Amino acid sequence: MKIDPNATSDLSVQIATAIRDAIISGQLIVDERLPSEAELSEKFNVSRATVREALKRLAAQSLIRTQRGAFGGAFVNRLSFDEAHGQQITTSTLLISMNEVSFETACEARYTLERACAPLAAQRRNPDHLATMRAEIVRQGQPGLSDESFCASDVAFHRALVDACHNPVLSYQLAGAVEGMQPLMNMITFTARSREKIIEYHTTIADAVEAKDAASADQALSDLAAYTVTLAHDVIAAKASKSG
Amino acid sequence: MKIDPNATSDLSVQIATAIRDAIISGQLIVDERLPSEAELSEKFNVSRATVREALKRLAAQSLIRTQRGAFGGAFVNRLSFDEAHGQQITTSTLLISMNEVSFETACEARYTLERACAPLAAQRRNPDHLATMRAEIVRQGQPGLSDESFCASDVAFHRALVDACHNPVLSYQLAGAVEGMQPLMNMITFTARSREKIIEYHTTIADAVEAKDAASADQALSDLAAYTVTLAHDVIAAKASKSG
DNA sequence: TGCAATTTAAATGTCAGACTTTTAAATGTC
DNA sequence: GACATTTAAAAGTCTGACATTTAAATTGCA
Repeated sequence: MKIDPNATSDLSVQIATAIRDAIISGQLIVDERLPSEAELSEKFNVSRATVREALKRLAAQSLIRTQRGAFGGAFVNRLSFDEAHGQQITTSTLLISMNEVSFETACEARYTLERACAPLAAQRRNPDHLATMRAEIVRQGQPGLSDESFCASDVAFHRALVDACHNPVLSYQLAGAVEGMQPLMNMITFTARSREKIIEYHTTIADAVEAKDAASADQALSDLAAYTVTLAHDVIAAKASKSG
Repeated sequence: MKIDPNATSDLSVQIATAIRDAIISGQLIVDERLPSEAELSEKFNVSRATVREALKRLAAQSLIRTQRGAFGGAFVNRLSFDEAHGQQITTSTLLISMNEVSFETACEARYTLERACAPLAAQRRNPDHLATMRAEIVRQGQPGLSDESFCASDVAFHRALVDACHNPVLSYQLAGAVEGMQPLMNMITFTARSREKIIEYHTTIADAVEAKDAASADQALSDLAAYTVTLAHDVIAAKASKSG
């Protein structure tokens, strides 16, 4: 783990890269303690401040965690599914919000991937997931529910559907597609009529999953996707006519 | 954008969080310049070193970029698809390598998602993507190709398939599923016989996509998934009998 | 002896101030 | 007007000190 004296990038970047590579390649294993900041600064021939900046970079990516006090230090962090899930959502959300992605494109990606889960979910769903889906459907029907809460419940419903596949890697991958869409969805004001229709689709999906009927679940998801795009169009058109 | 004096976490974390929230909520827009480090340290009442650690955390997540020199500073970064793509692959790779994910689970997630792309790819593929797929198939047949190169070509083939959907969000989402698998795949030693079979599947997929035959593409992907799992089983069994 | 309180040492977290390097604008020169 | 030089602002780095946290080691007491 050495740094290149001829490299062009900043020292703290080089050091972070060197340590990151050591972690990814397996030279440093999970829960192993890195040398102390003082030792690292001596090893790389830089000041402690520079080492610290490098370590903060790695900490921001959940590659290491630090602990204060005696016998503390920086440890290689086991990236948990939860952490990865969270990072995935943040990145997807930012990507979509910063890149003028059309609602159709985002929606297509989301439902394309979600529909792929339908067969596995129908096959493997257990009572817990079904109960969660039903509970969220009930919540979505409550009068006086804010649009934000409706969207949050929508996300919870779809997350339960994905989790029903019992494949943590799949759940993680879908997080970005499903939950990263939430800010876009939050821009839509849902009328009573549209909520009713969405709840109908959700019910069809839950019924299909419960009956282990993958084809019906897929169809309902497909219909829901189409309906969501229509809704978004209407909202955008309404806003345009208002401002224009 | 203030920090809580009663908060428990470290100052640099609090400052990073405050700035991150401002970016995510839209208070700071893309390409906007943040105050200089000196100004931030005054504003938050901390030293410049602490501000720098906070900024390095944000830079590690590609939320900001920094530029030296006069009129330089920290700028809100537009998260590009390429950057997000890279982060996604790194995170997926680490997640899989650190969590004892079984080959089957990872493979299932990958092919489940990839199969979802087949219909769109078949419908929208253009000559460029077909050419890339064909070229990678040719490369995969070259004698003397290392296992690593074979795997890299495999990834390139599948990436072309995904990109054929012409949905950047989908391409980004699939990056983790497809390319994050590479280290696992690299552990497999491909015999001449197995390469031949994989190339057959790839050819079937390319033919189906070219013929806009989504069902055949889906079937071939499904077969390829099953075959890949079989191969992995054999390799693992061979290793076990060797060491046991 | 056994347990509780205290001390201690090692590590990260923070600060202050100086110096270095980079960069683009401003200025000067031909 | 084109090119060279100066300059100032900002990030990058270094040094050394002090604050805080934490777990182990030690001490004190029953």
